[in-house]
Amino acid sequence: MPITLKELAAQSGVHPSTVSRIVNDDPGLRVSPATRARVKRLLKKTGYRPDGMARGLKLRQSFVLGVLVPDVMNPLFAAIFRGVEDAALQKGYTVILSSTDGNQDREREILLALQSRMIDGVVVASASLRDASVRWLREHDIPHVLVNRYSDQKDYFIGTDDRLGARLATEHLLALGHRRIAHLAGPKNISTSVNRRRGYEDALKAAGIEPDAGLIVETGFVGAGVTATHRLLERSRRPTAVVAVNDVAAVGAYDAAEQLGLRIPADLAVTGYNDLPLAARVRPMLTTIHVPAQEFGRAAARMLLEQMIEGRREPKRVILPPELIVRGSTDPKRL
Amino acid sequence: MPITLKELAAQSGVHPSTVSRIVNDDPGLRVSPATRARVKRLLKKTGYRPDGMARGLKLRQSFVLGVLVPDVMNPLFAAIFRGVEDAALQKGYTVILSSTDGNQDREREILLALQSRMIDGVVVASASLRDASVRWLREHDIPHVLVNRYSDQKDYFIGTDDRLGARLATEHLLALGHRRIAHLAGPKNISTSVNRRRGYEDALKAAGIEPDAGLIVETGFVGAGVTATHRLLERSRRPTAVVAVNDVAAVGAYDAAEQLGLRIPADLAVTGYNDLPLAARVRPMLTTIHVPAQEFGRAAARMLLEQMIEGRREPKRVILPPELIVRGSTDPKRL
DNA sequence: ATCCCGTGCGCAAACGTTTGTCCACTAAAG
DNA sequence: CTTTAGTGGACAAACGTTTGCGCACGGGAT
Repeated sequence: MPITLKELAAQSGVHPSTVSRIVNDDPGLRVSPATRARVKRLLKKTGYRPDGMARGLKLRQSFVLGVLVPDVMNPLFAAIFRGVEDAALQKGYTVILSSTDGNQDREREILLALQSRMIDGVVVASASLRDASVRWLREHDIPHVLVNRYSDQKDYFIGTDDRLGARLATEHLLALGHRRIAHLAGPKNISTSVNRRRGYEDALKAAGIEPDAGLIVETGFVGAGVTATHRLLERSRRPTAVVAVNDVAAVGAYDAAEQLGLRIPADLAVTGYNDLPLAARVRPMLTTIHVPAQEFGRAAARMLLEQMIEGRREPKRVILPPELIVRGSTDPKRL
Repeated sequence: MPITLKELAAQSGVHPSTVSRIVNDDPGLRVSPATRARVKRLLKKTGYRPDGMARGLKLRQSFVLGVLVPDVMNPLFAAIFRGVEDAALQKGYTVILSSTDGNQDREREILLALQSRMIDGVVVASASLRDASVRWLREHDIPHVLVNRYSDQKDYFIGTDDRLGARLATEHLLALGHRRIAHLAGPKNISTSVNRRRGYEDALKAAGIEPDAGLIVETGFVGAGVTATHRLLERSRRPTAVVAVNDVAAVGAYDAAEQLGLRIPADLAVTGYNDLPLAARVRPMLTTIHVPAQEFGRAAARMLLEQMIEGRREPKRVILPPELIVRGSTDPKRL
């Protein structure tokens, strides 16, 4: 039972509309300094805060943003969310977080709920290629920014150059003398995994090595990648190195190597992607590509807010250069 | 520009109130089957969803829950949130997530924002002892459930028996023959850390060992615990085992041991608490107490919803028994 | 004394729902 | 042929804001 504008008006002897204008510092309001001071004093005393529902109904906005992630329990997405939250809080927005689990039905349900709650904008970290939800956001003119993964080139986006990142990792392995380099690939309907696969192939071709389809094996994005690695390591001429689509798959490779009695990096070198805190916790520490996830979240929120005030225009796409972090999983000297 | 009740009424030739009653399946409504069918058909066709703001304004509830955590980037809290989210989504609620960072000011700001947004209830995973925010929630009669940590005994709560959990871990070390057992303690204003410290002391006393204040050193809860462990290991007669207040502190101990050239568990045995995914990723794997974080979140959401419909009553407190997971960080046979 | 203008604020509608009440009509009962 | 009881829905107020407009009052200029 918080206090309302009407009660404040009664207590200070002015009309509710006047209180409203004072609360919102309406520049078009002419009011005597005395009245203004009296009302302001009452505002402090009562700790009045406008009712968000009523305000939202009238203004047609909620000051709430939505964030869509595949799963918050993945540290990458937790960090992205955290970035969004920080930037949003600063601007007076709060944030609804929803895990889609890659489930289309769940995703639709979430979007409808967000829409009926008059979300002001959405940060999407769960986009797949030609994503139906993203299309839906476009069709309904709901401001949105894609992070890390994109759907096509038509939306606001922030991410790193995945193709280049995977290429850097692969070139690093080539420079260490590896020739049979495998790839733990991600799903084909996600921009990051197709780009990283391309980068891997780019590097091989540039070194005069024809990519061997037998050395590329697909793993669930979040799946441990351990069975996938097993398949890889059981072939006759097994690879000496593996470029994993992300850190989680890479530690899956660690497990497989452990089970087969292979030493990292001596028998098998491994690279990951994302540079999760996990990457520095495993032994040997994981060579990986750094992705500034929290900064992505912050930037995405800023782009979203910017888009909301400026209105629709040419979608802005921010692509950051990737950074290779060399650790012991590839370089024996860093053990 | 979603469709409104008024437009639907115009299109189907009835009054808005009638459409509203049909949408909500008002049992007190008498309407001809023909009219009902006609309106329902229109509802399907247009995909009508009531405006959350207007609905919230009238009904004085938002169908939004809040979750307060210290930091989502900590996997424990990500899992708790995920549980809340799942249970809430099932019941048609969406969830606002806020990281408090242990910052009182930020926390107040968040609570005020939540209040003005007419949150229906709050799950608090960030409670400290005698927590001001929790008191605030009580004073404002906002339904809330505390998870994992509590403020005092006056709120709905779900958690494990931390005292018993720490006692189990310590007894496990005693059974392995350890006599000089140290404790990496958490902050004194958090229920989990004071209870775990008590459990540690309980076990020692029961074994006839007087707890040595010199073997108890405090670490930031999220702080790596590496410097704290250093202090511990630099004493003349150093401990042979350490009971850490949580898994993160425990891996801090791993780092310290590594830097000093000590082997785990031969030179130093380590136990953690929480059983984060991390615990099974480090080498050797970490002996720890399992905390079903996601299940906590689900249960908390259910308790919250239950409380919201039943109204205030005697606060319910659910305390689960802890479960010790023995791994290689204490037991050489499990290496 | 009248006109004009500036100051200081009040009035009322509107946002999209929900819900208590009331009314018109029809058919059966007296 | 009038009353009664039920059926099928309409009416309007209310939730707490925001905002375009208008009005009364007072003082200076004419």
